[in-house]
Amino acid sequence: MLINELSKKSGVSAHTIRFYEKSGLIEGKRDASVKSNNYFHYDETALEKLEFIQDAKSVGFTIKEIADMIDAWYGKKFSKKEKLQLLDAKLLALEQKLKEIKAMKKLIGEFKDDVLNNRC
Amino acid sequence: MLINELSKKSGVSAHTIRFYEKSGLIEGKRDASVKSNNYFHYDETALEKLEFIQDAKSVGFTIKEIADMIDAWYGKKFSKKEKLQLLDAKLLALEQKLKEIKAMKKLIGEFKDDVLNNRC
DNA sequence: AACAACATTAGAGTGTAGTCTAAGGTTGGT
DNA sequence: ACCAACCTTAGACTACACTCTAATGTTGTT
Repeated sequence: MLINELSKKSGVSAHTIRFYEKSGLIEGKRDASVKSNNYFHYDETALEKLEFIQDAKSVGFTIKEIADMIDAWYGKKFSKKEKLQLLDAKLLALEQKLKEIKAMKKLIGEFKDDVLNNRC
Repeated sequence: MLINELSKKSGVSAHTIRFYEKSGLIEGKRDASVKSNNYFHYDETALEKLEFIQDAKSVGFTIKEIADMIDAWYGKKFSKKEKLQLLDAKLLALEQKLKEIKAMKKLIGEFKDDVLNNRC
């Protein structure tokens, strides 16, 4: 599919898709068989990646981190051992985030108590 | 205490403390009794706020959101009802983040399986 | 009085992650 | 052939959250 279709399917603007392409997150192919233009073609993998990118961004991963995770999944840049190390590190980071969020929930709950009891 | 002491106690640079002050997150007092200079004096509340800011930033809240939460706790900008509404909204946002992070953990776990079983 | 070590401000610069514009090339329908 | 509706690039612009610089003032010790 071309960039506009990918944009519609993913909910990510064409501008941003191009930005992700330049950043190495996704990769379109220029199909020599269709030839004569230099339009990028994207497959289902690109769509999967865009969906992953949106989820990963919303939990706070940076573009660089997301690029590494995508490489750990689809890429040949890392060895099997490196891939597992990277993914384990991300799992650990998420575990940490989970703890921080739970602590913050507790804290805001205490704020609420203070407000309810006019202690502030 | 002066800004340098606050910086050391909080682990936040003096530059960043000033940035937070301009952004309305914390507030120093210019003590007319000590007079003749215009140094800002900070109390324990400022330190508490800086600690809260660091925690809140790490769970992904923006400066603006943090400023509102601080106002909901310390400030007089909001009514009691507004304060509770704001804090409840933040609790909801955290609940949502928890779900997203759990889903992301699951997804990365699946990535790992794929890598372990050479399915990628 | 001189010096280091603090303090202040305005404003410039940085990195991240987009977001947009301009100038052009391609495709498909009439 | 023409037009709308696509596609491409380089590069400018934006918002956020710092981070730093320069110029200047204050305080405390020798």
